[in-house]
Amino acid sequence: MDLPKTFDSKAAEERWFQLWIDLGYFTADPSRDGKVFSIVIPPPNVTGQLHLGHALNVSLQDIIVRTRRMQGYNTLWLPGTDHAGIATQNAVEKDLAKEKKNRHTMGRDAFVDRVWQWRETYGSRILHQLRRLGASCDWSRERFTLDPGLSRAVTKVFVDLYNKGLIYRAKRMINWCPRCETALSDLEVDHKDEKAQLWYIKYPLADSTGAITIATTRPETMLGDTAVAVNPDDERYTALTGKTVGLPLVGREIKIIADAAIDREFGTGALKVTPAHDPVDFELGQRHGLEQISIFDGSAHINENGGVYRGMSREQARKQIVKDLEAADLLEKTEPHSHSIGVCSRCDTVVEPMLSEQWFLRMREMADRAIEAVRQGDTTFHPKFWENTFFNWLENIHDWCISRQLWWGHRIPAYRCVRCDHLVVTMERPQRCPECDGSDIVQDDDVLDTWFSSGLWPLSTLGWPDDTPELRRYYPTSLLLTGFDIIFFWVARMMMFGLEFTGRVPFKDVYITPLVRDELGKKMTKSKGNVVDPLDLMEQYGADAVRFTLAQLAAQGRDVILSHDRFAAARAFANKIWNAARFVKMNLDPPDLELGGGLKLVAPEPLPKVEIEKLGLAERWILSRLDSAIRDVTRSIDAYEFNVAAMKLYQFIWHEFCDWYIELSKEPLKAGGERQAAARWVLVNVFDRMLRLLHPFMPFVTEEIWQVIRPYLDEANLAAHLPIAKYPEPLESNPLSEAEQNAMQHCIEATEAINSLRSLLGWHPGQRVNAIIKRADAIGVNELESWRPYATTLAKLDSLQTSASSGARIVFTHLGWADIGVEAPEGYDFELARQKLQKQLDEVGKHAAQHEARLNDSRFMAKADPETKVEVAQRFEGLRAQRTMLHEQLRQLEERA
RNA sequence: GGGCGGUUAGCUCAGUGGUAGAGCAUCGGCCUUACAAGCCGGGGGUCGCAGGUUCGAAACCUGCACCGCCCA
Repeated sequence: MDLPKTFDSKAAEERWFQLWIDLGYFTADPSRDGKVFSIVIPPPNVTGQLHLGHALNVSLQDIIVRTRRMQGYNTLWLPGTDHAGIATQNAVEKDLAKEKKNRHTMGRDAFVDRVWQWRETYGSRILHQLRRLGASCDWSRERFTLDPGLSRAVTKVFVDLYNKGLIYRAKRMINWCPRCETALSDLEVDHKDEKAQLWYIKYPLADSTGAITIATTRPETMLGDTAVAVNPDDERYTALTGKTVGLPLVGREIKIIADAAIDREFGTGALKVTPAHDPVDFELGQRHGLEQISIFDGSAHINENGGVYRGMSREQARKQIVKDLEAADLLEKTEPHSHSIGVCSRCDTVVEPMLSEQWFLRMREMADRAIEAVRQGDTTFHPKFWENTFFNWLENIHDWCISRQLWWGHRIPAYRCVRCDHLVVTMERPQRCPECDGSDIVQDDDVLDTWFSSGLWPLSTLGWPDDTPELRRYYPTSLLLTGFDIIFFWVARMMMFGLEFTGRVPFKDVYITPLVRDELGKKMTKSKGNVVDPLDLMEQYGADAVRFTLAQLAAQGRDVILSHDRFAAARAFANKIWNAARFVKMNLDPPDLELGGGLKLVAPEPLPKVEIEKLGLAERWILSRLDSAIRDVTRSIDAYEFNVAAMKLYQFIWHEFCDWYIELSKEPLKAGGERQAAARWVLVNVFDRMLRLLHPFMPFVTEEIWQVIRPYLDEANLAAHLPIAKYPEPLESNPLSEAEQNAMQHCIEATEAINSLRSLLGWHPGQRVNAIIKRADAIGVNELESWRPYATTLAKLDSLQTSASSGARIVFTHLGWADIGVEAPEGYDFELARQKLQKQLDEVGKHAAQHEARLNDSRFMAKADPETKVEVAQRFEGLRAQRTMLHEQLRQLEERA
């Protein structure tokens, strides 16, 4: 049956993916021996929608995973999702709000049930979308961070770290999101520049001898002030230090203290000190033994310590306090002031520094080990410069606040005896208090930071803490492929946990993907409305084209800038291959064997292998080019240079196989006999290996086509489908000698030169012409004869002569190794040809002059290395000959004009 | 304030010391029996700026400018 004229991507996508899965091609088998390649997917949030970041990440992972699988590695690609504590809880709370409900009225159990329902509905949405891209994950091993096994790993780690003394509970200044009503880690706070103002407020001295003016960006926190601080070297305030002021609006008497940390240049040089609501003031308070007065409740409304302001929000309180200060004539002035404020990375609410009792994880030693592992190369980042980012963060790390006041997540395995307040941290809930034998025991209300469980992902998904076959076979994983934005959140924490609990790094390589930006180079965000949906792209261009384009754009160290033109070009590429397949297929079965209605007299059968020595020059040339492509693509994938590999595939398939070999094959295919058999075998062999090489990039179109040519392949134990076919390898020895390589190169150059002349001279593209080749002594008669038939076909020649009978109307162009001429048609205006030759002459003249200058430069001759000198001299000789020829040509043309 | 990355053709990017490249876009000619999502041909760049190293710099060094990002 004839293949349709254009490739139908959707049909191919639907036809193959489910079949591959059903046949178990992606299912890992830990009992199999041999080389291992394993990788865990960066688990997308259950709340999420597929975006281009995922598409890029998964496309690249699939390229390398499919390559390794075809190369015979025991391959595991483990997929799964992350429960994403705050993000998911927020999403469900929003959902509830639509029904005018909230989690507090529902209660914890009902709320958590509701989130689970939500997760059942939407939780695997992204993973399903990833399948459309062709992701060859082992879907039978899909994991979720809240699965029982993974949760047990989390509990075990918490208990062990607690017992090692690395996890502790402490009252500290932490970041508090008043909207989410939970503590956040430093990483979950984004910093934004805000244009605000500085309020100058007079604090009257208690002895009524005057006032000290302080400057503040947060007047409302004065309700919690317990001191005023100045720099001890600040002479303006020496006399006041140690005195007492009456805190306006509150009436509390507070001291003026001196501390070297105070910046004399800021404001008036005097600062109010609020130890319960500012990290710097907290430190100051510690040093000076100041009282800590909290004035906010969990939603950042003023609490009972705020007197008449109680119940007001931060914003209301600020307004009222400023008003009241003005009324009391204590507001000296305000001035504009820009500073940075922290906001919750999840909901954008301004974070409140709060004094709070939380669980912390001591990081220093774990961080040092992670740094050391990367320094000594146990794990390598690609591109390497990301290691600096990794080191920098770990070197300046603070203890990690791991408790969250949320309901969705892993509940902290800490239990407290109500009777004696004894705390137990254990895997299982204790029945009785080991201290007082009381049975009234309550579990800590809080859950763990999401990243605490994601940090265990490579371990917990493989069954740790149990000693499973998966863990033994696939840990450490081979590669982690993820975005730079989670190097701290995730990569660093996996490194630390992996080293802490197994003594081994969790992955050998870390490939950091670039950020995907829109066509204008802008980051894609929902608020900008410039988000491109990968599903739309797949709909429009096909999954293969989307994957190929992303790979092409993924240059290391650069952002990916999207371009619709590139997607269209990749779709054209898929179609090009499709049509090449139509050509090959058309030529496999002799037409005389075909019957009407698509029936054939004989079933397709494997083509007999033709010995390399019996192949024609063009056949051996394309085999040699394929070898080169295989080597380049394989090397590039090994180096994670996906763009280089994609470019090479494009170049080989389109410009070498389609543009040249298919054209070259047409003549022998028509010739019949041995030459036809040879060309057929080469077409199939090259096409087969080319499809295998391309398959990891474009799985669907390649499979669709491969199934068509598969019956013609002669291979022992031939795979049924491409995902498990053997990865192509170069031939054992180059089928092409160097002389033959040059011959083909000359053939190509001559053909291009003749086509160019045909166009320049105004011949119709289909017009057969007589070509003349001169000054071709360098290549010899044998070489010319070896490619004469090819050039005759491809350049549409009537004849290719070595000497011109009459030179009157012949226009020559020069190649390094020969001059090639074509006769101009009647009435041709030679001006165009003259311009063209002049341009060539300018170019050649320029280069010749450069080379000559170098050869005449005594410093060059004295210092350049010998090979360079020989090279330059040889090139100069060639350029000079060309220059002479061009001069002569121009002279003749001018005579004619 | 500290750090990282980038600046090469209209666009997106290769190119780590020796004649400036690719894809797309553009222009001209072609429905040549695999493909008009195609074929053939053409035009287009003082490699961000200034110094330096070198016989020789887009590339190496220094400084600057601009764009983007991270950390504080």
